[in-house]
Amino acid sequence: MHHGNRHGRSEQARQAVLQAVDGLLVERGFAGVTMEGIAARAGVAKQTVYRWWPSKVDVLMDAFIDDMEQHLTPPDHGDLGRDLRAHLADLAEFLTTSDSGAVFRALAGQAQHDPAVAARLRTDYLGQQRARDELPLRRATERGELPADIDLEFAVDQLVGPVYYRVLVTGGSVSRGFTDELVARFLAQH
Amino acid sequence: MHHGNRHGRSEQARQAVLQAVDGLLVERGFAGVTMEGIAARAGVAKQTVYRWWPSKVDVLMDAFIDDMEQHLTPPDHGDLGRDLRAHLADLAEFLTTSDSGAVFRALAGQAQHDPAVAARLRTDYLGQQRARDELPLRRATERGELPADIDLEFAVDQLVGPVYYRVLVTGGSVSRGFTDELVARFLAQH
Amino acid sequence: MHHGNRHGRSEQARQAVLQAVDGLLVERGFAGVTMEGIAARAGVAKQTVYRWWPSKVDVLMDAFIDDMEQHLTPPDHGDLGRDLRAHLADLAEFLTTSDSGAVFRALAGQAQHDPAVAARLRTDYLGQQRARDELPLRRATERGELPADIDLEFAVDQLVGPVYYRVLVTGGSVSRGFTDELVARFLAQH
Amino acid sequence: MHHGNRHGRSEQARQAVLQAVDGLLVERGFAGVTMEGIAARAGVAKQTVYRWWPSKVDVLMDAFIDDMEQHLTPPDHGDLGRDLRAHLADLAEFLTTSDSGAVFRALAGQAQHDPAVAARLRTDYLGQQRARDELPLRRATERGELPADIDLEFAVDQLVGPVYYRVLVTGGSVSRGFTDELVARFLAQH
DNA sequence: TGATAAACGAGACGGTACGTCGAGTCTTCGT
DNA sequence: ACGAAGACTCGACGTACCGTCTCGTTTATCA
Repeated sequence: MHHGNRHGRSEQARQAVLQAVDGLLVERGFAGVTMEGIAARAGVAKQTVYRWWPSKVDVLMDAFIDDMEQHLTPPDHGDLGRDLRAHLADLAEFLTTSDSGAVFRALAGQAQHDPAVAARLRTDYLGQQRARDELPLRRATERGELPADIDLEFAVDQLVGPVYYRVLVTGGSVSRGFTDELVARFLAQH
Repeated sequence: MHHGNRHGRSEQARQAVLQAVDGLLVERGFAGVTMEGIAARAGVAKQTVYRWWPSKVDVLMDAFIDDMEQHLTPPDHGDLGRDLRAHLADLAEFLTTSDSGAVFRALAGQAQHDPAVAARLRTDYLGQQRARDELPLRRATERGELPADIDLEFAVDQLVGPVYYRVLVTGGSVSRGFTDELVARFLAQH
Repeated sequence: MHHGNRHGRSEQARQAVLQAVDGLLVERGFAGVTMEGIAARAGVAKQTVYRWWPSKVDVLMDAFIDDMEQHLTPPDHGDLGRDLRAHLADLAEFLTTSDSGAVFRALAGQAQHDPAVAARLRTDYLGQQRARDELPLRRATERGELPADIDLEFAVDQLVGPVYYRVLVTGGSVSRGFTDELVARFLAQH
Repeated sequence: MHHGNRHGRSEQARQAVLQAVDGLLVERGFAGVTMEGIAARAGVAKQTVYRWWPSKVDVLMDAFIDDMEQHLTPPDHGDLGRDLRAHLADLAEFLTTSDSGAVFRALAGQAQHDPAVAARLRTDYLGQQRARDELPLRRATERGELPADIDLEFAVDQLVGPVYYRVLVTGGSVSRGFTDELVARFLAQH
């Protein structure tokens, strides 16, 4: 067992904390996640948690970012329709089904209450995510499938907006049919 | 001065509580809203708040529902494009600018943490709201501007989804240009 | 069922309240007696209790006084020693064993915290009780068994003081041997 | 400033709490002593009070025990009568006049409602106190002033019982004349 | 023989204190 | 130097009773 060292933080403690927060969120929900509980479950002193993370949201954010590394790189089939359909389906599955998606929804929820969380979520997640969202469109413009002057921001909002809306607001299912239809309508505009 | 009676609750207390919660949310944010604070600001005993509302979210919900009564009835100009543009602009203003919109965002945030809030939000707000969202489309089908077999659910998601997405996720501005473009793209599909 | 009348209170309600308070004291102790609980157990409105008794102590006091009516009249055998022994034994049994004794101990306890209770206890209980305590001595002076100028106050304190002391302070048993010895020592002084 | 450490509690906090409870009892009476009030007056968090004392009675008990350390050691004049008169006078003054006496009366009152308080009062106060009460008698038997087989328990009850009785029950004054007479009557028996 | 006023049940009200939980800070000791 | 442990202040939680009040109902008395 590791108990302190003179050179930098304990990676062991960091991992334990991040795992603990994931577990707590899944088992007890956002309200059930407390700094006290995280420390206890991680077998770590409360102060150790506070030393590296200012709040439980920051712990969740780190856990989320860690988990996101390997996610959601959209495929490249050389065909805009096919790429978009696959990407939106992936996105829907991520948001509704995966553990990381649950963490994201929790963070998005908290972002409504706390502008700092909102800001952090945008810099650390949305930036990369929108880059991934734009990728199929960008490749299509390069291939000439889309006009070069297309407004990528607007196009992405049109495509993913309804998906997030269903997930975060209506709670409706986000079926493959739904995402495919979104793509079809989008393609019909150009 | 009224202080309780056999036949039900004090309307005075109810109003004071709902006003207090609105004020607190706007001035101090969601975390700054506490049952204790609501009672204090309303000049009401804590027990009186607990007697009628199980949690601060329920107080917010009631305040929100109360405020929503007079809102967001979409206009009828006899023209689909004009109606939709006006309605989306109204919606954007409600979500981003109004006090009620702030309450809605807080509730939508909390809905991510608590399924009961999500359910309540859907039954008490989304139902009516989507009825309002559909109204211009429904009138257009009656006028023959839109095909009779149009999928209203899908159409509404397409139209309002990107608006909610910007408000709740990206934090981007929801300008008149943005909503107008959404309407233009939608009309181009039919 | 009785529900109020123009002139005078409901005897039914009074009885129910006094019984309720006795029951609560025995079952749940002094702290378990509350105005709320008395009303509930008596099947009576809280206001009805407050209308007739200012506090739970007053209810207890009334219940106690009611119960005391038929108690502790010292016997008259025409012999000081015999009378005193019997009276002290009765007193000891009352204080340690009877339900009324439990109420008395509770009231005596509360009297330490509240001068008003102390005053009420003295006027409503101690007055009569000390008259009863003095009775054997008074009769003995009339018979010439005791000098006419004896200080009755002091004599009573000497006799009953140690009994109350054991009951209220040390918690020691108050056996027949103990009370008999008190009498013997007292008689030895004269 | 000290704020918690691994090895035990803050002595500063302990002292502040004990002083606060003494002050509150004297100024506002037993009912005016609350855990909330103790914490506030001591400038200490409520949780800190609860961490070390389960109830206000326990705080009072500790304060009382602390204060009792330096009290009531009976004098030794080598003469039973003189020793007893002095000791009973001291006892009377302690019970009726001193701040500690007020705390004792409050605890004795509470002991009537709560057996645990009664038990604690006996072990922590009565044990030592009766040892002090017996001391003059014990010395007298050694000197031969009293028979060696005297029942000390009984003798102490006879001597102090009437004093406690007046203090706790009748509320009568406990004058020097009264205590002297008690001693005189006691000596007359032997 | 009503009307009417007191006492009743019910229970909401503004309060105070309860005892608990978690937040975030600080100090000590062990590794 | 860092981590474990845990005491500290602080603020909110949700509950129990307090004592006051208003409401609508019941019932003995008196006009």
